[in-house]
Amino acid sequence: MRLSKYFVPTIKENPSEAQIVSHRLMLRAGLVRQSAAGIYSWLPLGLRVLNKISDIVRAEQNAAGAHEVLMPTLQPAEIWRESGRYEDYGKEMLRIKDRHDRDLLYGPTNEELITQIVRDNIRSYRELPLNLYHIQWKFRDEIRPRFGVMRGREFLMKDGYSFDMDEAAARRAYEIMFVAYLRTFERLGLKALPMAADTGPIGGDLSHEFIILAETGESEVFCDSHIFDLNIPAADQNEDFSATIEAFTTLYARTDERHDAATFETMVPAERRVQARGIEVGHIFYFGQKYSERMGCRVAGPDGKDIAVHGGSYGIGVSRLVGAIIEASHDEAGIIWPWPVTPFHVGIINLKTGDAQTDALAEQLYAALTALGLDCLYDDRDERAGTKFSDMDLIGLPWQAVIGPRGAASGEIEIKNRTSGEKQNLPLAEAIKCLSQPPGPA
RNA sequence: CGGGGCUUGGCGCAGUCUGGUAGCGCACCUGGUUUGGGACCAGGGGGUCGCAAGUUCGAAUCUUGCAGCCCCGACCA
Repeated sequence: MRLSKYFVPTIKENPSEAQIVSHRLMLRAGLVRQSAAGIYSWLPLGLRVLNKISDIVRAEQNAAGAHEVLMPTLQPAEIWRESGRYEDYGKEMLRIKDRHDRDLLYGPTNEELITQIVRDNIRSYRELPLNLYHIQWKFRDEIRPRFGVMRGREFLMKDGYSFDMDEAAARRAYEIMFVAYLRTFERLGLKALPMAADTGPIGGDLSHEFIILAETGESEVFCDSHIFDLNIPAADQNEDFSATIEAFTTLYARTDERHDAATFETMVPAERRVQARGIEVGHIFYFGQKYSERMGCRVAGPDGKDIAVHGGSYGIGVSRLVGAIIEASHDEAGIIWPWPVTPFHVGIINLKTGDAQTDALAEQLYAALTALGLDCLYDDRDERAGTKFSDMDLIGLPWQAVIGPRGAASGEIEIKNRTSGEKQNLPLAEAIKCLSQPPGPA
């Protein structure tokens, strides 16, 4: 993509409303613009990141045997009255009336809708297990939206729902998702820790939050430092994950709602006790027959008798992850995108547009990298050199390739690792080779 | 929803106390000079001062009401 033809409105100064670093950088690097409190428009660069995260989430869900669907943002109040949550959910639910005065709502979550779909279309235990998910915008009318996309009112969430014949099968579904989540966050370049958590308004008796440690996090968490060292197995729905689940769930790791100081001190030696703040990026629940009983989601069992199915739900905050990743990966100059989610892999800076030799080398590099399937953001703007460097640092692509008249004359390209700041001058062929791989760690 | 703060050009702000018809920096546009890490010179465009009502000869400034946004707390992916 040529920056001269793209839309990346960068901002030099910090907008006064943005208090935390991810919010400031998302505005300054031209990823989002606020539309109302807790409601954002996603600009081209931000949308690319959102889509990349969605793609990774989708790939891991599919690998875990879940099937993608797409449910609407607007739902009829009727099914929420069936489950009893129309009243329970309170003011956080945005209620709407249509022209016929029918009650609608902008979905804050989708248990009712998915239960209705399964109820109406599944008759037999032979059609189970079933795990359906979608990636869709949600609306929760938060009392106080804040921190940019980290606590917006409208947010993009992957929410998945499992349906099984009995508790044992449902717990297996839960475990498959547990491991799929570990894999997903690992692929996103994040260390997300599963922590025993409260179940909130969804209900149920088994629940884990996936937390990224960060000072700006809203959750207080307590855990055993050994949890940082546990291995994450490759996802395969037929594999037995019990050892992994056992390892992660026996170590002390809880959010503050479930924290018990006495147990913490008994279970964890003093030098391994970690108390920290974290960002909740995922949450999984097993809620048994709560919705199926209330909404009549029953299937015939092997003996011919109807059984209310056992359910679980599994959420990943996709739009929140954009903010969380920036919180975890930035410096004074701007964002530093992890390779798997970066909007572009390489930023090419042409220091002297209009100079035939410089233009030629830059175009050559741009074409070669693009042919290799890499996404390049080519700063071909006819502008001052200085702002090109600062804009590119702010945008935070993993690699920068700088081409000026001096390098063009000698056929060399300066490449810079955004993470480490390391620079080296390489001839074209070697530069291409280097730029097509993720930069090493700092 | 309780407490606090803010609203003046795209962004950041001054001006409000003490009323006299709007200013600074950056950004933007034009021309020129520049080009190896946040250019320079000259010229230029852009604001019903959040909205409404009131006081006054006169309101960004004083009064009242309303709205929006931000921060602290209780709630959540």
